[in-house]
Amino acid sequence: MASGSGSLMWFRKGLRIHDNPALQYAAEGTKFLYPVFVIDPHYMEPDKNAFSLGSARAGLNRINFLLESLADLDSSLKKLGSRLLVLKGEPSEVLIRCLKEWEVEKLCFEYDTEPYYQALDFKVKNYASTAGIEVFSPVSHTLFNPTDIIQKNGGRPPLSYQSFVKLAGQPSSPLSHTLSSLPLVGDVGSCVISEVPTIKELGYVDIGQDECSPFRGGESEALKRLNEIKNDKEWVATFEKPKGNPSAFLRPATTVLSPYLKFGCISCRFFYQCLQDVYKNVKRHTSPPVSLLGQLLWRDFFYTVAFGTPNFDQMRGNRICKQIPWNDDDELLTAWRDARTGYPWIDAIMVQLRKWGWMHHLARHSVACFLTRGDLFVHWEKGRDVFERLLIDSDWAINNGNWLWLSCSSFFYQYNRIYSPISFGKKYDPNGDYIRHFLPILKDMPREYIYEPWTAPLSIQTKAKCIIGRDYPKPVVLHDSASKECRRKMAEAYALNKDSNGMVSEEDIRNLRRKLKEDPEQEAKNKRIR
DNA sequence: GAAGGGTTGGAGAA
DNA sequence: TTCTCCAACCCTTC
Repeated sequence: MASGSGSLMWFRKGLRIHDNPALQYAAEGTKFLYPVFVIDPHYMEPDKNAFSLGSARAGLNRINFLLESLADLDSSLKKLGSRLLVLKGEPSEVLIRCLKEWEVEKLCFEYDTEPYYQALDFKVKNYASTAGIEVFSPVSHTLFNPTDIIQKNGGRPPLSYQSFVKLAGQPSSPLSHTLSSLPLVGDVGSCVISEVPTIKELGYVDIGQDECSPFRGGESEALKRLNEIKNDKEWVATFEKPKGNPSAFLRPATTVLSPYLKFGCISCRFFYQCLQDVYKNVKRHTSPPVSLLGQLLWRDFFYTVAFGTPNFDQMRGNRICKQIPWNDDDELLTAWRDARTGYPWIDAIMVQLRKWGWMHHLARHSVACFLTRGDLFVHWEKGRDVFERLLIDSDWAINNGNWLWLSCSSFFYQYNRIYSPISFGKKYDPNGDYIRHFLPILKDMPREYIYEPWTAPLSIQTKAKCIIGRDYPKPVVLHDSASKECRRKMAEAYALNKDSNGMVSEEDIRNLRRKLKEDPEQEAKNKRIR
Protein backbone atom coordinates (compact mmCIF):
# COMPACT_ATOMS: atom_id res chain seq x y z
CA MET A 1 0.00 0.00 0.00
CA ALA A 2 0.87 3.71 -0.32
CA SER A 3 4.31 4.72 -1.53
CA GLY A 4 3.65 2.95 -4.82
CA SER A 5 4.29 4.11 -8.32
CA GLY A 6 0.79 5.06 -9.42
CA SER A 7 -1.47 8.11 -9.49
CA LEU A 8 -5.17 8.20 -8.78
CA MET A 9 -7.14 10.80 -10.71
CA TRP A 10 -10.47 11.26 -8.99
CA PHE A 11 -13.09 12.76 -11.33
CA ARG A 12 -16.13 14.45 -9.79
CA LYS A 13 -16.79 17.57 -11.80
CA GLY A 14 -14.10 18.56 -14.32
CA LEU A 15 -15.30 15.77 -16.64
CA ARG A 16 -12.89 16.69 -19.42
CA ILE A 17 -9.46 16.09 -20.91
CA HIS A 18 -8.69 19.67 -22.00
CA ASP A 19 -7.39 22.20 -19.46
CA ASN A 20 -7.48 19.71 -16.62
CA PRO A 21 -4.54 20.45 -14.31
CA ALA A 22 -5.34 17.61 -11.90
CA LEU A 23 -5.32 15.06 -14.74
CA GLN A 24 -2.18 16.48 -16.25
CA TYR A 25 -0.29 16.38 -12.95
CA ALA A 26 -1.58 12.87 -12.21
CA ALA A 27 -0.26 11.67 -15.56
CA GLU A 28 3.20 13.16 -15.14
CA GLY A 29 6.11 10.90 -14.18
CA THR A 30 3.97 7.98 -13.18
CA LYS A 31 3.95 4.36 -14.30
CA PHE A 32 0.26 3.73 -13.70
CA LEU A 33 -2.75 6.03 -13.73
CA TYR A 34 -6.09 5.15 -12.16
CA PRO A 35 -8.84 7.46 -13.55
CA VAL A 36 -11.74 6.97 -11.14
CA PHE A 37 -15.35 8.03 -10.92
CA VAL A 38 -17.42 6.93 -7.95
CA ILE A 39 -21.15 6.50 -8.40
CA ASP A 40 -22.92 7.46 -5.23
CA PRO A 41 -26.14 5.37 -5.25
CA HIS A 42 -27.88 8.09 -3.27
CA TYR A 43 -27.28 10.49 -6.14
CA MET A 44 -27.80 8.10 -9.02
CA GLU A 45 -30.22 5.28 -8.20
CA PRO A 46 -34.02 5.53 -8.43
CA ASP A 47 -36.01 6.91 -5.53
CA LYS A 48 -39.69 6.11 -5.87
CA ASN A 49 -40.69 8.71 -3.28
CA ALA A 50 -39.33 11.66 -5.21
CA PHE A 51 -41.79 14.00 -6.95
CA SER A 52 -40.22 13.37 -10.35
CA LEU A 53 -38.35 10.51 -12.01
CA GLY A 54 -34.84 10.30 -10.65
CA SER A 55 -32.86 9.65 -7.52
CA ALA A 56 -33.21 11.13 -4.06
CA ARG A 57 -31.07 14.08 -5.14
CA ALA A 58 -31.31 14.50 -8.91
CA GLY A 59 -33.92 14.40 -11.63
CA LEU A 60 -33.55 11.90 -14.46
CA ASN A 61 -32.41 14.50 -17.01
CA ARG A 62 -29.38 15.46 -14.95
CA ILE A 63 -28.50 11.84 -14.18
CA ASN A 64 -28.68 11.13 -17.89
CA PHE A 65 -26.54 14.16 -18.68
CA LEU A 66 -23.96 12.97 -16.18
CA LEU A 67 -23.92 9.44 -17.63
CA GLU A 68 -23.44 10.85 -21.13
CA SER A 69 -20.61 13.01 -19.85
CA LEU A 70 -18.97 10.01 -18.21
CA ALA A 71 -19.32 7.88 -21.33
CA ASP A 72 -17.72 10.64 -23.39
CA LEU A 73 -14.91 10.99 -20.88
CA ASP A 74 -14.34 7.22 -20.92
CA SER A 75 -14.18 7.24 -24.69
CA SER A 76 -11.65 10.10 -24.67
CA LEU A 77 -9.54 8.33 -22.06
CA LYS A 78 -9.61 5.16 -24.16
CA LYS A 79 -8.27 7.08 -27.15
CA LEU A 80 -5.35 8.08 -24.94
CA GLY A 81 -4.62 4.50 -23.87
CA SER A 82 -6.53 4.59 -20.60
CA ARG A 83 -10.13 4.19 -19.43
CA LEU A 84 -12.53 5.36 -16.75
CA LEU A 85 -12.76 3.09 -13.71
CA VAL A 86 -16.31 3.29 -12.38
CA LEU A 87 -16.89 2.22 -8.80
CA LYS A 88 -19.99 2.30 -6.64
CA GLY A 89 -20.60 3.30 -3.04
CA GLU A 90 -20.18 6.10 -0.56
CA PRO A 91 -17.43 8.13 -2.29
CA SER A 92 -15.02 8.65 0.62
CA GLU A 93 -15.20 4.97 1.65
CA VAL A 94 -14.66 3.81 -1.91
CA LEU A 95 -11.77 6.21 -2.46
CA ILE A 96 -10.01 5.25 0.74
CA ARG A 97 -10.38 1.56 -0.11
CA CYS A 98 -8.80 2.20 -3.52
CA LEU A 99 -5.96 4.12 -1.92
CA LYS A 100 -5.38 1.24 0.47
CA GLU A 101 -5.48 -1.43 -2.18
CA TRP A 102 -3.67 0.18 -5.08
CA GLU A 103 -0.10 1.33 -5.24
CA VAL A 104 -0.76 5.03 -5.28
CA GLU A 105 1.66 7.80 -4.44
CA LYS A 106 -0.30 10.73 -5.84
CA LEU A 107 -3.98 11.52 -5.41
CA CYS A 108 -5.24 14.25 -7.77
CA PHE A 109 -8.66 15.88 -7.95
CA GLU A 110 -10.07 19.29 -8.79
CA TYR A 111 -10.63 21.55 -5.79
CA ASP A 112 -14.31 22.09 -5.02
CA THR A 113 -15.85 24.84 -2.91
CA GLU A 114 -19.26 23.22 -2.29
CA PRO A 115 -19.92 22.22 1.31
CA TYR A 116 -20.64 18.63 0.21
CA TYR A 117 -17.21 18.28 -1.40
CA GLN A 118 -15.44 20.25 1.34
CA ALA A 119 -16.62 17.65 3.86
CA LEU A 120 -15.91 14.73 1.55
CA ASP A 121 -12.46 15.98 0.59
CA PHE A 122 -11.55 16.62 4.20
CA LYS A 123 -12.04 12.90 4.98
CA VAL A 124 -10.12 11.71 1.94
CA LYS A 125 -7.26 14.18 2.36
CA ASN A 126 -6.99 13.21 5.99
CA TYR A 127 -6.52 9.58 5.11
CA ALA A 128 -4.07 10.39 2.32
CA SER A 129 -1.86 12.45 4.58
CA THR A 130 -1.69 9.74 7.24
CA ALA A 131 -0.85 7.20 4.52
CA GLY A 132 1.90 9.42 3.10
CA ILE A 133 0.12 9.95 -0.22
CA GLU A 134 0.69 13.27 -1.98
CA VAL A 135 -2.52 15.20 -2.64
CA PHE A 136 -2.80 17.62 -5.57
CA SER A 137 -6.07 19.55 -5.67
CA PRO A 138 -5.89 22.56 -7.99
CA VAL A 139 -8.53 25.25 -8.50
CA SER A 140 -9.76 24.86 -12.07
CA HIS A 141 -13.54 24.90 -11.86
CA THR A 142 -13.58 28.71 -11.56
CA LEU A 143 -11.59 31.54 -13.16
CA PHE A 144 -10.31 32.75 -9.80
CA ASN A 145 -9.52 31.14 -6.50
CA PRO A 146 -12.39 32.15 -4.17
CA THR A 147 -10.06 31.83 -1.16
CA ASP A 148 -7.72 34.48 -2.60
CA ILE A 149 -10.52 36.93 -3.28
CA ILE A 150 -11.99 36.52 0.18
CA GLN A 151 -8.55 37.03 1.68
CA LYS A 152 -7.98 40.18 -0.41
CA ASN A 153 -11.25 41.54 0.92
CA GLY A 154 -10.20 41.10 4.54
CA GLY A 155 -11.71 37.67 5.15
CA ARG A 156 -15.23 38.32 3.89
CA PRO A 157 -16.51 37.82 0.37
CA PRO A 158 -17.36 40.97 -1.62
CA LEU A 159 -21.14 41.36 -1.76
CA SER A 160 -21.55 43.31 -4.97
CA TYR A 161 -20.53 42.37 -8.47
CA GLN A 162 -18.59 45.63 -8.89
CA SER A 163 -16.52 45.14 -5.75
CA PHE A 164 -15.89 41.54 -6.78
CA VAL A 165 -14.56 42.60 -10.19
CA LYS A 166 -12.26 45.19 -8.61
CA LEU A 167 -10.69 42.51 -6.42
CA ALA A 168 -10.57 39.78 -9.03
CA GLY A 169 -8.01 41.10 -11.54
CA GLN A 170 -7.01 38.81 -14.40
CA PRO A 171 -8.10 35.17 -14.39
CA SER A 172 -5.64 32.33 -14.74
CA SER A 173 -4.99 31.01 -18.26
CA PRO A 174 -5.96 27.54 -19.43
CA LEU A 175 -3.22 24.94 -19.87
CA SER A 176 -1.67 25.11 -23.29
CA HIS A 177 -0.45 21.51 -23.25
CA THR A 178 -2.67 18.90 -24.91
CA LEU A 179 -2.46 15.31 -23.68
CA SER A 180 -1.43 12.89 -26.42
CA SER A 181 -1.32 9.72 -24.34
CA LEU A 182 -1.86 8.56 -20.78
CA PRO A 183 -0.06 6.00 -18.60
CA LEU A 184 -1.54 2.50 -18.39
CA VAL A 185 -4.14 1.61 -15.81
CA GLY A 186 -2.51 -0.41 -13.00
CA ASP A 187 -3.72 -3.59 -11.31
CA VAL A 188 -7.07 -2.94 -9.65
CA GLY A 189 -6.82 -5.83 -7.17
CA SER A 190 -10.12 -6.88 -5.66
CA CYS A 191 -11.94 -3.58 -6.28
CA VAL A 192 -15.12 -4.01 -8.31
CA ILE A 193 -14.81 -1.96 -11.47
CA SER A 194 -17.53 -1.44 -14.03
CA GLU A 195 -18.05 0.35 -17.30
CA VAL A 196 -20.10 3.57 -17.32
CA PRO A 197 -23.64 2.26 -16.72
CA THR A 198 -26.56 3.02 -18.97
CA ILE A 199 -29.66 4.68 -17.59
CA LYS A 200 -31.43 1.29 -17.74
CA GLU A 201 -28.64 -0.43 -15.82
CA LEU A 202 -29.17 2.08 -13.04
CA GLY A 203 -32.77 0.87 -12.81
CA TYR A 204 -34.65 3.47 -14.85
CA VAL A 205 -37.10 2.82 -17.62
CA ASP A 206 -36.53 4.61 -20.89
CA ILE A 207 -38.71 7.67 -21.28
CA GLY A 208 -39.69 8.94 -24.68
CA GLN A 209 -37.43 11.39 -26.46
CA ASP A 210 -40.28 13.88 -26.41
CA GLU A 211 -40.23 13.91 -22.65
CA CYS A 212 -36.54 14.45 -22.07
CA SER A 213 -33.83 17.04 -22.46
CA PRO A 214 -32.63 17.83 -25.99
CA PHE A 215 -29.14 18.58 -24.61
CA ARG A 216 -26.58 15.77 -24.65
CA GLY A 217 -23.82 15.65 -22.05
CA GLY A 218 -20.08 15.41 -22.49
CA GLU A 219 -16.90 17.26 -23.36
CA SER A 220 -17.18 16.53 -27.12
CA GLU A 221 -20.67 18.00 -27.23
CA ALA A 222 -19.52 21.01 -25.17
CA LEU A 223 -16.58 21.75 -27.47
CA LYS A 224 -18.80 21.39 -30.51
CA ARG A 225 -21.26 23.86 -29.02
CA LEU A 226 -18.46 26.26 -28.10
CA ASN A 227 -17.08 26.05 -31.60
CA GLU A 228 -20.42 26.97 -33.11
CA ILE A 229 -20.65 29.94 -30.76
CA LYS A 230 -17.11 31.07 -31.60
CA ASN A 231 -17.91 30.99 -35.29
CA ASP A 232 -20.87 33.31 -34.83
CA LYS A 233 -18.72 36.34 -34.00
CA GLU A 234 -21.53 38.84 -34.49
CA TRP A 235 -23.70 36.99 -32.00
CA VAL A 236 -20.92 36.83 -29.40
CA ALA A 237 -19.99 40.49 -29.92
CA THR A 238 -23.55 41.77 -29.48
CA PHE A 239 -24.67 39.43 -26.70
CA GLU A 240 -26.45 41.31 -23.90
CA LYS A 241 -27.78 39.06 -21.19
CA PRO A 242 -30.79 41.09 -20.05
CA LYS A 243 -32.00 41.46 -23.63
CA GLY A 244 -32.37 37.78 -24.43
CA ASN A 245 -35.72 36.31 -25.40
CA PRO A 246 -36.97 33.84 -22.77
CA SER A 247 -39.58 32.39 -25.11
CA ALA A 248 -37.08 31.31 -27.78
CA PHE A 249 -36.88 27.54 -27.59
CA LEU A 250 -36.16 26.37 -31.14
CA ARG A 251 -32.95 28.32 -30.97
CA PRO A 252 -32.31 29.35 -27.36
CA ALA A 253 -31.14 32.95 -26.86
CA THR A 254 -28.18 31.95 -24.70
CA THR A 255 -25.24 29.56 -25.18
CA VAL A 256 -26.69 26.65 -23.15
CA LEU A 257 -23.15 26.00 -22.00
CA SER A 258 -24.28 26.14 -18.35
CA PRO A 259 -24.74 22.37 -17.88
CA TYR A 260 -21.32 21.76 -19.43
CA LEU A 261 -19.76 24.34 -17.11
CA LYS A 262 -21.56 22.79 -14.17
CA PHE A 263 -20.03 19.36 -14.76
CA GLY A 264 -16.77 20.81 -16.04
CA CYS A 265 -17.23 19.27 -19.51
CA ILE A 266 -15.86 22.59 -20.61
CA SER A 267 -13.24 24.68 -18.87
CA CYS A 268 -14.42 28.17 -17.93
CA ARG A 269 -10.86 29.39 -18.47
CA PHE A 270 -10.83 28.03 -22.00
CA PHE A 271 -14.25 29.56 -22.66
CA TYR A 272 -12.97 32.90 -21.33
CA GLN A 273 -9.97 32.73 -23.67
CA CYS A 274 -12.17 31.90 -26.66
CA LEU A 275 -14.37 34.92 -25.95
CA GLN A 276 -11.35 37.19 -25.75
CA ASP A 277 -10.17 35.83 -29.10
CA VAL A 278 -13.50 36.70 -30.67
CA TYR A 279 -13.49 40.20 -29.13
CA LYS A 280 -10.01 40.84 -30.55
CA ASN A 281 -11.31 40.20 -34.04
CA VAL A 282 -14.38 42.43 -34.06
CA LYS A 283 -14.72 46.22 -34.22
CA ARG A 284 -16.92 46.54 -31.16
CA HIS A 285 -18.42 44.23 -28.61
CA THR A 286 -20.52 44.34 -25.45
CA SER A 287 -18.82 44.43 -22.05
CA PRO A 288 -19.34 42.96 -18.59
CA PRO A 289 -21.60 42.65 -16.74
CA VAL A 290 -24.01 42.08 -19.63
CA SER A 291 -21.64 40.49 -22.17
CA LEU A 292 -20.95 36.76 -22.47
CA LEU A 293 -17.62 37.26 -20.73
CA GLY A 294 -19.51 39.04 -17.98
CA GLN A 295 -21.54 35.87 -17.40
CA LEU A 296 -18.36 34.02 -16.49
CA LEU A 297 -17.52 36.76 -13.99
CA TRP A 298 -21.00 36.49 -12.46
CA ARG A 299 -20.44 32.76 -12.10
CA ASP A 300 -17.24 33.35 -10.17
CA PHE A 301 -18.93 36.05 -8.11
CA PHE A 302 -21.56 33.59 -6.88
CA TYR A 303 -18.97 30.89 -6.24
CA THR A 304 -16.97 33.32 -4.12
CA VAL A 305 -19.89 34.61 -2.04
CA ALA A 306 -21.27 31.09 -1.62
CA PHE A 307 -17.92 29.76 -0.42
CA GLY A 308 -17.40 32.60 2.05
CA THR A 309 -20.93 32.70 3.52
CA PRO A 310 -21.91 30.19 6.21
CA ASN A 311 -25.39 28.73 5.63
CA PHE A 312 -25.52 30.30 2.17
CA ASP A 313 -28.23 27.84 1.14
CA GLN A 314 -30.74 28.79 3.82
CA MET A 315 -32.42 31.83 5.30
CA ARG A 316 -31.77 31.14 8.97
CA GLY A 317 -28.23 31.69 10.08
CA ASN A 318 -27.29 33.32 6.78
CA ARG A 319 -25.95 36.79 7.54
CA ILE A 320 -26.46 38.12 4.02
CA CYS A 321 -30.06 36.92 3.77
CA LYS A 322 -33.08 39.05 4.69
CA GLN A 323 -35.30 37.31 7.19
CA ILE A 324 -38.74 37.18 5.62
CA PRO A 325 -41.90 35.47 6.94
CA TRP A 326 -42.55 33.35 3.85
CA ASN A 327 -45.73 31.26 3.65
CA ASP A 328 -45.57 27.60 4.31
CA ASP A 329 -48.20 26.70 1.73
CA ASP A 330 -47.71 23.29 0.17
CA GLU A 331 -50.73 23.64 -2.11
CA LEU A 332 -49.37 26.75 -3.77
CA LEU A 333 -45.91 25.22 -3.95
CA THR A 334 -47.11 22.06 -5.69
CA ALA A 335 -49.34 24.03 -8.05
CA TRP A 336 -46.23 25.96 -9.10
CA ARG A 337 -44.02 22.88 -9.22
CA ASP A 338 -46.50 20.81 -11.24
CA ALA A 339 -47.37 23.58 -13.71
CA ARG A 340 -50.92 24.10 -12.39
CA THR A 341 -50.90 27.80 -11.46
CA GLY A 342 -53.40 28.69 -14.16
CA TYR A 343 -50.97 31.24 -15.62
CA PRO A 344 -49.92 29.72 -18.96
CA TRP A 345 -46.65 31.65 -19.11
CA ILE A 346 -45.60 30.34 -15.68
CA ASP A 347 -46.87 26.81 -16.30
CA ALA A 348 -45.20 26.53 -19.73
CA ILE A 349 -41.87 27.45 -18.15
CA MET A 350 -42.35 24.82 -15.45
CA VAL A 351 -43.14 22.23 -18.12
CA GLN A 352 -39.98 23.16 -19.98
CA LEU A 353 -38.05 22.76 -16.73
CA ARG A 354 -39.57 19.33 -16.15
CA LYS A 355 -39.03 18.11 -19.72
CA TRP A 356 -35.79 19.78 -20.74
CA GLY A 357 -34.09 20.48 -17.41
CA TRP A 358 -33.26 23.86 -18.84
CA MET A 359 -34.97 27.16 -19.54
CA HIS A 360 -33.84 30.69 -20.36
CA HIS A 361 -32.60 32.72 -17.42
CA LEU A 362 -35.39 35.30 -17.74
CA ALA A 363 -37.92 32.48 -17.69
CA ARG A 364 -36.27 31.30 -14.47
CA HIS A 365 -36.57 34.83 -13.11
CA SER A 366 -40.22 34.97 -14.01
CA VAL A 367 -41.19 31.75 -12.20
CA ALA A 368 -38.89 32.39 -9.22
CA CYS A 369 -40.36 35.86 -8.72
CA PHE A 370 -43.89 34.45 -9.07
CA LEU A 371 -43.29 31.76 -6.43
CA THR A 372 -41.69 34.11 -3.90
CA ARG A 373 -42.03 37.89 -3.63
CA GLY A 374 -44.18 38.41 -6.73
CA ASP A 375 -47.33 36.38 -6.14
CA LEU A 376 -47.33 33.27 -3.96
CA PHE A 377 -44.95 34.38 -1.17
CA VAL A 378 -43.63 30.83 -0.80
CA HIS A 379 -40.15 30.34 0.70
CA TRP A 380 -37.33 30.62 -1.83
CA GLU A 381 -35.71 27.49 -0.34
CA LYS A 382 -38.67 25.44 -1.62
CA GLY A 383 -38.29 26.76 -5.15
CA ARG A 384 -34.56 26.30 -4.92
CA ASP A 385 -35.09 22.61 -4.11
CA VAL A 386 -37.26 22.12 -7.19
CA PHE A 387 -34.72 23.81 -9.46
CA GLU A 388 -31.84 21.95 -7.84
CA ARG A 389 -33.48 18.66 -8.63
CA LEU A 390 -34.77 19.32 -12.13
CA LEU A 391 -32.19 21.55 -13.79
CA ILE A 392 -29.45 19.81 -15.77
CA ASP A 393 -27.22 22.79 -14.95
CA SER A 394 -28.16 23.15 -11.28
CA ASP A 395 -25.13 24.43 -9.55
CA TRP A 396 -25.10 24.86 -5.77
CA ALA A 397 -23.57 28.34 -5.64
CA ILE A 398 -25.37 29.79 -8.64
CA ASN A 399 -28.77 28.29 -7.96
CA ASN A 400 -28.83 29.45 -4.34
CA GLY A 401 -27.37 32.82 -5.31
CA ASN A 402 -30.06 33.42 -7.88
CA TRP A 403 -32.88 32.42 -5.55
CA LEU A 404 -31.51 34.83 -2.96
CA TRP A 405 -31.42 37.45 -5.71
CA LEU A 406 -34.87 36.89 -7.17
CA SER A 407 -36.60 36.65 -3.81
CA CYS A 408 -34.99 39.97 -2.81
CA SER A 409 -33.35 38.19 0.10
CA SER A 410 -29.85 39.29 -0.89
CA PHE A 411 -27.89 41.07 -3.65
CA PHE A 412 -31.03 42.65 -5.14
CA TYR A 413 -33.54 44.61 -3.10
CA GLN A 414 -35.98 46.39 -5.40
CA TYR A 415 -38.98 44.34 -4.41
CA ASN A 416 -41.35 46.68 -6.21
CA ARG A 417 -40.06 45.39 -9.52
CA ILE A 418 -42.25 42.38 -10.09
CA TYR A 419 -42.42 40.31 -13.24
CA SER A 420 -45.97 40.09 -14.50
CA PRO A 421 -47.01 36.49 -15.22
CA ILE A 422 -49.04 37.91 -18.11
CA SER A 423 -47.33 40.87 -19.76
CA PHE A 424 -43.71 39.81 -19.34
CA GLY A 425 -43.99 36.83 -21.66
CA LYS A 426 -46.40 38.60 -24.00
CA LYS A 427 -43.77 41.26 -24.65
CA TYR A 428 -41.54 38.65 -26.33
CA ASP A 429 -44.07 36.25 -27.73
CA PRO A 430 -47.45 37.91 -28.36
CA ASN A 431 -48.80 34.91 -30.21
CA GLY A 432 -47.93 32.56 -27.34
CA ASP A 433 -46.01 30.05 -29.47
CA TYR A 434 -43.92 29.07 -26.45
CA ILE A 435 -47.05 28.36 -24.42
CA ARG A 436 -48.66 26.42 -27.27
CA HIS A 437 -45.55 24.24 -27.53
CA PHE A 438 -45.14 23.36 -23.87
CA LEU A 439 -48.85 23.45 -22.94
CA PRO A 440 -50.53 21.82 -25.94
CA ILE A 441 -53.88 21.88 -24.14
CA LEU A 442 -53.90 25.61 -24.94
CA LYS A 443 -52.70 25.29 -28.51
CA ASP A 444 -56.00 26.38 -30.05
CA MET A 445 -56.67 29.27 -27.67
CA PRO A 446 -56.86 32.54 -29.66
CA ARG A 447 -53.90 34.84 -29.18
CA GLU A 448 -55.87 37.51 -27.34
CA TYR A 449 -56.61 35.00 -24.56
CA ILE A 450 -53.54 32.78 -24.55
CA TYR A 451 -51.90 34.55 -21.58
CA GLU A 452 -55.19 34.90 -19.67
CA PRO A 453 -57.39 32.03 -20.81
CA TRP A 454 -59.79 32.44 -17.87
CA THR A 455 -60.98 35.68 -19.48
CA ALA A 456 -62.02 33.92 -22.68
CA PRO A 457 -65.82 33.61 -23.14
CA LEU A 458 -67.08 30.05 -22.73
CA SER A 459 -67.87 29.83 -26.45
CA ILE A 460 -64.21 30.54 -27.24
CA GLN A 461 -63.04 28.03 -24.64
CA THR A 462 -65.33 25.42 -26.14
CA LYS A 463 -64.06 26.13 -29.63
CA ALA A 464 -60.46 25.91 -28.39
CA LYS A 465 -61.31 22.56 -26.73
CA CYS A 466 -60.06 23.85 -23.42
CA ILE A 467 -62.52 24.68 -20.66
CA ILE A 468 -60.84 26.66 -17.92
CA GLY A 469 -61.39 25.01 -14.56
CA ARG A 470 -61.76 21.60 -16.21
CA ASP A 471 -59.06 21.13 -18.87
CA TYR A 472 -56.71 23.79 -17.57
CA PRO A 473 -56.79 25.34 -14.08
CA LYS A 474 -58.13 28.72 -13.08
CA PRO A 475 -55.44 31.06 -11.70
CA VAL A 476 -54.38 30.11 -8.15
CA VAL A 477 -54.18 33.78 -7.19
CA LEU A 478 -55.13 37.05 -8.85
CA HIS A 479 -51.89 38.70 -9.85
CA ASP A 480 -53.01 42.29 -9.23
CA SER A 481 -54.08 41.76 -5.64
CA ALA A 482 -51.51 39.06 -4.84
CA SER A 483 -48.58 41.17 -5.98
CA LYS A 484 -49.85 44.18 -4.03
CA GLU A 485 -50.10 42.00 -0.95
CA CYS A 486 -46.58 40.69 -1.54
CA ARG A 487 -45.22 44.25 -1.79
CA ARG A 488 -46.87 45.07 1.52
CA LYS A 489 -45.36 42.00 3.17
CA MET A 490 -41.93 42.73 1.76
CA ALA A 491 -42.08 46.31 3.03
CA GLU A 492 -43.00 45.06 6.51
CA ALA A 493 -40.27 42.43 6.45
CA TYR A 494 -37.65 44.90 5.28
CA ALA A 495 -38.66 47.31 8.05
CA LEU A 496 -38.24 44.51 10.59
CA ASN A 497 -34.80 43.65 9.25
CA LYS A 498 -33.77 47.29 9.38
CA ASP A 499 -35.04 47.80 12.92
CA SER A 500 -33.39 44.62 14.16
CA ASN A 501 -30.08 45.49 12.53
CA GLY A 502 -29.65 42.02 11.07
CA MET A 503 -30.59 40.24 14.32
CA VAL A 504 -34.08 39.00 13.51
CA SER A 505 -35.13 36.18 15.87
CA GLU A 506 -37.45 33.25 15.17
CA GLU A 507 -39.96 34.96 17.41
CA ASP A 508 -39.78 38.23 15.44
CA ILE A 509 -40.57 36.26 12.29
CA ARG A 510 -43.47 34.47 13.97
CA ASN A 511 -44.88 37.75 15.23
CA LEU A 512 -44.62 39.36 11.83
CA ARG A 513 -46.24 36.36 10.18
CA ARG A 514 -49.14 36.67 12.61
CA LYS A 515 -49.40 40.40 11.97
CA LEU A 516 -49.36 39.96 8.19
CA LYS A 517 -52.19 37.46 8.33
CA GLU A 518 -54.45 40.15 9.71
CA ASP A 519 -56.89 41.82 7.38
CA PRO A 520 -55.10 44.63 5.51
CA GLU A 521 -57.92 47.03 6.37
CA GLN A 522 -57.56 46.18 10.00
CA GLU A 523 -53.86 46.62 9.52
CA ALA A 524 -54.43 50.12 8.16
CA LYS A 525 -56.65 50.91 11.13
CA ASN A 526 -53.98 49.57 13.44
CA LYS A 527 -51.51 51.92 11.87
CA ARG A 528 -53.85 54.86 12.37
CA ILE A 529 -54.38 53.92 16.01
CA ARG A 530 -50.65 53.69 16.55
C1' DG B 1 -25.43 61.62 5.82
C1' DA B 2 -25.90 62.34 0.96
C1' DA B 3 -25.33 61.00 -3.65
C1' DG B 4 -24.78 57.62 -7.19
C1' DG B 5 -25.42 53.25 -9.11
C1' DG B 6 -27.64 48.76 -9.52
C1' DT B 7 -26.88 42.58 -15.80
C1' DT B 8 -32.76 41.46 -16.73
C1' DG B 9 -40.31 45.55 -14.14
C1' DG B 10 -44.57 47.71 -15.77
C1' DA B 11 -47.21 51.16 -17.85
C1' DG B 12 -47.84 54.94 -20.50
C1' DA B 13 -46.21 58.77 -23.32
C1' DA B 14 -43.46 60.57 -27.02
C1' DT C 1 -37.63 52.16 -29.59
C1' DT C 2 -36.58 55.20 -25.74
C1' DC C 3 -38.10 58.20 -22.14
C1' DT C 4 -40.31 59.00 -17.42
C1' DC C 5 -42.69 57.85 -13.49
C1' DC C 6 -43.94 54.57 -10.02
C1' DA C 7 -42.04 54.24 -4.87
C1' DA C 8 -38.22 53.52 -2.79
C1' DC C 9 -34.90 49.25 -1.93
C1' DC C 10 -29.78 48.37 -0.80
C1' DC C 11 -24.51 48.91 -1.03
C1' DT C 12 -20.54 51.66 -1.97
C1' DT C 13 -18.16 55.79 -1.99
C1' DC C 14 -17.17 60.28 -0.60
